[in-house]
Amino acid sequence: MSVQERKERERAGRERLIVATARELAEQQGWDAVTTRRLAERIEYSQPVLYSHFRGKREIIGAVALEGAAEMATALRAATSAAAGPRARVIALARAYLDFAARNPAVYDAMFQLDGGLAFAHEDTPEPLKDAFAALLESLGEVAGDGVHPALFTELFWAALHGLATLTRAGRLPPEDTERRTELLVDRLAML
Amino acid sequence: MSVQERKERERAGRERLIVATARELAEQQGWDAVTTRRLAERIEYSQPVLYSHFRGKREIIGAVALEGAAEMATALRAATSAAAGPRARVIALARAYLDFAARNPAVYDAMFQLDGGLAFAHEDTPEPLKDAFAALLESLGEVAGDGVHPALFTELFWAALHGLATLTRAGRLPPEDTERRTELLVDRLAML
DNA sequence: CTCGATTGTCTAGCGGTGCTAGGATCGATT
DNA sequence: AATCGATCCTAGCACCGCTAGACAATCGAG
Repeated sequence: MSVQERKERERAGRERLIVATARELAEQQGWDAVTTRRLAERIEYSQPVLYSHFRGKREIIGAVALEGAAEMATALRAATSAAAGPRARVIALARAYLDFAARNPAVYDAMFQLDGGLAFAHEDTPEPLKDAFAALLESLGEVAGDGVHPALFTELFWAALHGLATLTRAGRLPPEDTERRTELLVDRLAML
Repeated sequence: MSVQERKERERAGRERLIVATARELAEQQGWDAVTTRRLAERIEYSQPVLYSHFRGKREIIGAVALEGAAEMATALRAATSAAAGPRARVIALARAYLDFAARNPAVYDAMFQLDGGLAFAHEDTPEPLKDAFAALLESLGEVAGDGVHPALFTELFWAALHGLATLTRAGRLPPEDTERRTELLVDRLAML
């Protein structure tokens, strides 16, 4: 019995190693550099081992995305809980979101740009993703305004943040105005 | 002299054919299906011919993106010019933007999701892209509000539209609420 | 303690990708 | 009409994601 448990532990550990290595490699050299060969070499196993843990590269990306979603949810809640008042809370939320995207570009790509084979807006949406949206909803629901569905407002606010994050990182928006855009976004969208 | 001109015409025609075929193939089967081999086969030339027109696949994507940007600018101006009053104009602009993204997903991807090797927010930004932004600015500048830089406001509005477009198309946002989100966006962001 | 079965891992390879070197062919010019 | 340069294609490179089948290590039964 204990032998089997040890093996399962080792297996789980190796799976974490795969995901962590993929994430690290992606942050260092971009997702294009994350090939199954390079990944296998880094974890010091052969390629087929990857396929005994994941169906393919997509699922590895998906695993990184889920890890990232959980981290983002934590970061958002930490930022909002340290803020006093609705406006400060929403500002902190927006900053934390954009900051996460800027600091973890590869993870953010895994979550929203790449195909990680993850479902959304359905019942089979993975828990961490639903929770990250819930973290947004918690702070944004209170500033949606009268007669506006909190979820709809959160979707819009999220979309704006997502647009800012991706366009900024792609070099489409000058980074030095990020703070001003953030404040404008909050002051216009949120009903304080 | 005329011989050389004819050859140049033929060459230009073939280049248009390449771009149009790439776009068509991408809209039909997605950009993953646009391989240099398939593209070459469709235009009934061999692969190396592509490389006598473009440095590589990236540049082909970039060419589709530029074509799309020009079309989008036209579509945005057409939509706004047919609207009376600031709010109607901004609503029409937002609808036209989201409509373009939804109707031309592959082109939109070429413009903003894929790496087409295009520069942005620099002096060497290609003209069609600057013009598309200008088309946004024309209608949004008048509703930026006092003391708010029109360009900054346009960037924010654009980011929100971009976020709505990409998240909706990726299945992250339910499409049936698009209209409600659009109206909420306009009524909150724009100072009417 | 040995031996067969099961599990785990690796080597090798398939069909595909973007891209290019080098030879053949065609056509305009002298 | 001969030449010579532009044009295009065949063939191939290194790499990709993924998998079949051989091999070794480990386990359980006798």
